[in-house]
Amino acid sequence: MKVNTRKEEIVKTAANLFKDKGFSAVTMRDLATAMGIKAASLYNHINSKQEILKIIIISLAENFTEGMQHILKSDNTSIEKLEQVVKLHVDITSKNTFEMASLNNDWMHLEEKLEYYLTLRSGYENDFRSIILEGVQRGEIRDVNVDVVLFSMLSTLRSLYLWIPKKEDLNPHELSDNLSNVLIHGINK
Amino acid sequence: MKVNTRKEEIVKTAANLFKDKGFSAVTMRDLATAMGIKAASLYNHINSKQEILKIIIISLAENFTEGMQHILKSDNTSIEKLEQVVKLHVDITSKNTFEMASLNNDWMHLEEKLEYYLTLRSGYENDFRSIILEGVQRGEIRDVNVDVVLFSMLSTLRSLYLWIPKKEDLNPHELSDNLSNVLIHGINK
DNA sequence: GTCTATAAGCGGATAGAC
DNA sequence: GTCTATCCGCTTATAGAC
Repeated sequence: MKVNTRKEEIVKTAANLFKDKGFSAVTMRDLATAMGIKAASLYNHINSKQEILKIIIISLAENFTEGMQHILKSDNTSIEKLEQVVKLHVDITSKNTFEMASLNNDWMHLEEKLEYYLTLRSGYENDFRSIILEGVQRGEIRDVNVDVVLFSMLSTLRSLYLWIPKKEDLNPHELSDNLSNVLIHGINK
Repeated sequence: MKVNTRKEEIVKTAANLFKDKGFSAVTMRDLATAMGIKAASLYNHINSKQEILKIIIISLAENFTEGMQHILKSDNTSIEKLEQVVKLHVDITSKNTFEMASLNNDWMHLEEKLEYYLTLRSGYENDFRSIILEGVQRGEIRDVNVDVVLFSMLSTLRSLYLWIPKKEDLNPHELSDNLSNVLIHGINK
């Protein structure tokens, strides 16, 4: 997210705090202190703490959904599509490490938009699964348990936000290649 | 964890609630209601909310450390050791799905025992890393980026708590085999 | 082992001045 | 856009009766 307006600055600062302690453990006073203002002043820019969470999570989730639709449209091989999915996660996560923590850990605290989020999420998982399944059916992917593959890849990709900040020397392109390599080709000689 | 005493019953119930909403969002009133008693009555069995978190996380973390020490002692191949690590995670997670959520998501809310936990955690990661490194040096494992392999395996294994409850048909032994297969041999034909 | 009553402080949020 | 002052419900935890 670009930080142009004061509101965006507040959301970005909040995401940074949420990443360390989680949504529930961060108070509006914590956020205000981090911004260098008083808690009451925050409400000149945002309506509620809940609104901040909504902005962080929903825009990111829609980002992933759009990216997936684009990948599904192509007529690449299944392996190539999986490589594109890895790239999608690396790209979005590199640009939104703070926000990814909330997407992963605080989505259950969404109120108004929870159902919408869950729809996007399960749609994304189904699309991911269909790529793997297609790969097995076409004979591009070994006949392994599809759910295990989906779970393993998704777990790794969803944890990227924890790892990318610690490996700033690795650029997104390199990281994406390394990850695809390990996730798709395995480690065994 | 076996639930024999009233205290253990409270800790187990708390872990179940923490799994869904996180430590910070669960109140002592929530916990009391789930136990069918009043909040004040909880304090006849436990000293504080913090103590509950400490019990859940520290015993589990020590469990993992012990298991890892046992694996390191053997003179198996590196691939076999990695298979044992997968089995360790599947076994502990199968028996402690609620508690694993807190271990993964709420360790930062530990107070007194935070430093101790972090020592166990980084020790475990170092041991895990050394197995992979040894495998590469012995020529048992492809010459891939060691950190990427560690990250990928750990991310998957640490997310098991989210997945095992949804796949009750899969027994731990089968799951462990499937996971080792995918993580070590990859998916590419 | 559980209850009622209550302390003491923190939580999100609003009103209205500057 | 930020402030001070304030509301008031909820938080963890304790005291003491049953």
